[in-house]
Amino acid sequence: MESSLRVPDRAGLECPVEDVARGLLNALLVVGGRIGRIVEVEAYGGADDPASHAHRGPTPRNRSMFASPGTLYVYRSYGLHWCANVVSGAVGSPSAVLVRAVAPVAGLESMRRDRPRARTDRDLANGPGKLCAALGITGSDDGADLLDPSARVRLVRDDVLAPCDPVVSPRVGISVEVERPWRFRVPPPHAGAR
DNA sequence: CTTTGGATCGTCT
DNA sequence: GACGATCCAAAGG
Repeated sequence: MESSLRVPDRAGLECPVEDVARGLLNALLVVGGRIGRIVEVEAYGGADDPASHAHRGPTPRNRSMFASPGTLYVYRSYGLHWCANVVSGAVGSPSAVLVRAVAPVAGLESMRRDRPRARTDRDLANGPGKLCAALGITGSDDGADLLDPSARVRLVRDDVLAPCDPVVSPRVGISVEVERPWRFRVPPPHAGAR
């Protein structure tokens, strides 16, 4: 019986961002009573990745990406949506994992209240901007330490492991490096039996 | 189910 | 001044 929630290892977040991204699948994002299980992510590198916000060095917006691994990087997208990233890489070689979708686990009532347009529970948090709205993550959470047990936004692990065989595809919504297969998704239920 | 186009404003050049 | 690491509604199959 495994009941204690494990915090991801900070040193583990210094692995190559592609591996960090795979490892974050099925981890939990906890914001107060709201909990979502991470089911889709994208990896973004540093100076070597033209699609990354860190590509051109630090700016006021992306400064959190240059902080310690385990930091939360929240930015505004298209002027109105918030998007959340888990910062990875050692200090000095920034990278981050964009959380693209979570499956609602707890706090569904609050999520529905903050996502009135979602028609189904599945629509609650199946997008980078949607999950921030559903969980209540905003720009004021930027720079928080996700591994701090007392933080408002936490990243924790339960006994559901990351899948061995995630669905891999190119990242979406970008205009450069469009071929790099750095999008990872938990396989749909039926694809597991094989 | 899929496709298409408009909204909207902070950020960086 | 241009461009988004997006979302949603509407319309068609």
